[in-house]
Amino acid sequence: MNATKLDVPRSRDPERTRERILDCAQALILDHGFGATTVDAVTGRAGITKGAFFHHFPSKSDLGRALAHRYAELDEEHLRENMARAAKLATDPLQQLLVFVGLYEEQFAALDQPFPGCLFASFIYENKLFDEDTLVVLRRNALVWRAALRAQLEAVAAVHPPGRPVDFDSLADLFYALTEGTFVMTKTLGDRSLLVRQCQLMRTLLEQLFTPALAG
Amino acid sequence: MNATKLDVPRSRDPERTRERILDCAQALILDHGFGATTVDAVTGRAGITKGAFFHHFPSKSDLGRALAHRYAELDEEHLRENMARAAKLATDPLQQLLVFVGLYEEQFAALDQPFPGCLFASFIYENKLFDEDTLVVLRRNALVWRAALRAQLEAVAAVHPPGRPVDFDSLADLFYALTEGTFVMTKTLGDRSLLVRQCQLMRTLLEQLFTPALAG
DNA sequence: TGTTTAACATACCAACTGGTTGGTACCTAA
DNA sequence: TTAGGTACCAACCAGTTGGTATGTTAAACA
Repeated sequence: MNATKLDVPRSRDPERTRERILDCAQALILDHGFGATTVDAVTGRAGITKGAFFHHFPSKSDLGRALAHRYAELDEEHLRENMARAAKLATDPLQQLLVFVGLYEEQFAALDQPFPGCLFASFIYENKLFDEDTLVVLRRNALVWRAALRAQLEAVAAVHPPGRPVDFDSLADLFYALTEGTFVMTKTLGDRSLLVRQCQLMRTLLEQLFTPALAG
Repeated sequence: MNATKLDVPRSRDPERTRERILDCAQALILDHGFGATTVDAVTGRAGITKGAFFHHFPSKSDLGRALAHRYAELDEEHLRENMARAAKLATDPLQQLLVFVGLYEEQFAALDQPFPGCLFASFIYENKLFDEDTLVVLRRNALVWRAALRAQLEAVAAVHPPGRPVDFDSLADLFYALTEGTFVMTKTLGDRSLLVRQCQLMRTLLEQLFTPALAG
């Protein structure tokens, strides 16, 4: 498979080794899937031996679980942070929402490598390879996004009644789904601009929904 | 164990055998991924032997390629059909587009099993497992959708200028991306209603974009 | 009817898989 | 100084993998 070694000075730092294993595994998984990512490939890339791997992770499924937890924590921290920043940058709920999407747009635009995709989408298309503990993390993550955006959308609607009635749960899910789908398209077409453009479009659609007529 | 042959004479129907292999493989792949779907599992499910499998497919990658081609053909035929039906059911381009989405909504609603997901999304998250010939099929499929919807969107805009300027390519991609993403969410949350609800939402957003003010 | 050939089945293999073993180098605490 | 745990390594193991070599059988011809 991919045997490119990240030659890192052999530093006896278990925490960093563990993180490096997770990093390498995640990169490989996003290209090959979990099932086809062998622990030999992971150890080869991380520059360690199989013994070291199984010292840090009792089994390959433990690696999967650890990966899911780490990904969810990072993602949800990221979500909270952008929500908080948007809340500070604007006072009107709609403007906050638009800024929120704008922040993600900014961050997508700043990526230089082609976007590698979402670990959770990768996992869910191999769901039978994972135990319930791991899958629960994915479910919870989707619900966290729904709850966060639904709350914001209700605040928006209280100030700007939508031009047409909409189901807020579905509109909240739109963010998650559209992002996931755009990841798929980005990987498919190799066009890095897709994420940014879908963010722009989402802002347009939200503005059009909540402020149909331009106010001045 | 089975000494006497009571079995019905083997249905010596190569075309059906081939299709059964493809069906079984696809079902397994959508749950385990391509890499973790062994040909033993496929043959076991299809009720044939490994010899039979390799008679129909020279290698496992040939199975993948055949699967991609079949999936694309079915999907694009489906797309053309729904486009044609929508074109007959309405004359106004916007109404055609809304009917088009409505047809998919209908078809999603009619599914009784939980939706198994999109083969292409599964493949793209294991892209390094496939050769260029296979990946080209996925790319072409995404572009077919974009082209079809972009054309329709331009026809819509000619009659109903959008309330805000939008990039038609991105709006066209929204259909593909939102569908893919909702497949992911459906698999994640196990909620079969998600697809239907995102179709409804999409129709609302399109109406709001192209006819901001309700005409009478 | 006999012959050929496509459509399978059976038995097997080399390479690879996740995981284990026994060991070594290093750090820390007593 | 030393005892013991942590971090890591090299070699190995049993089971599984995609793939093959060689049969067998039914159907399509001649």
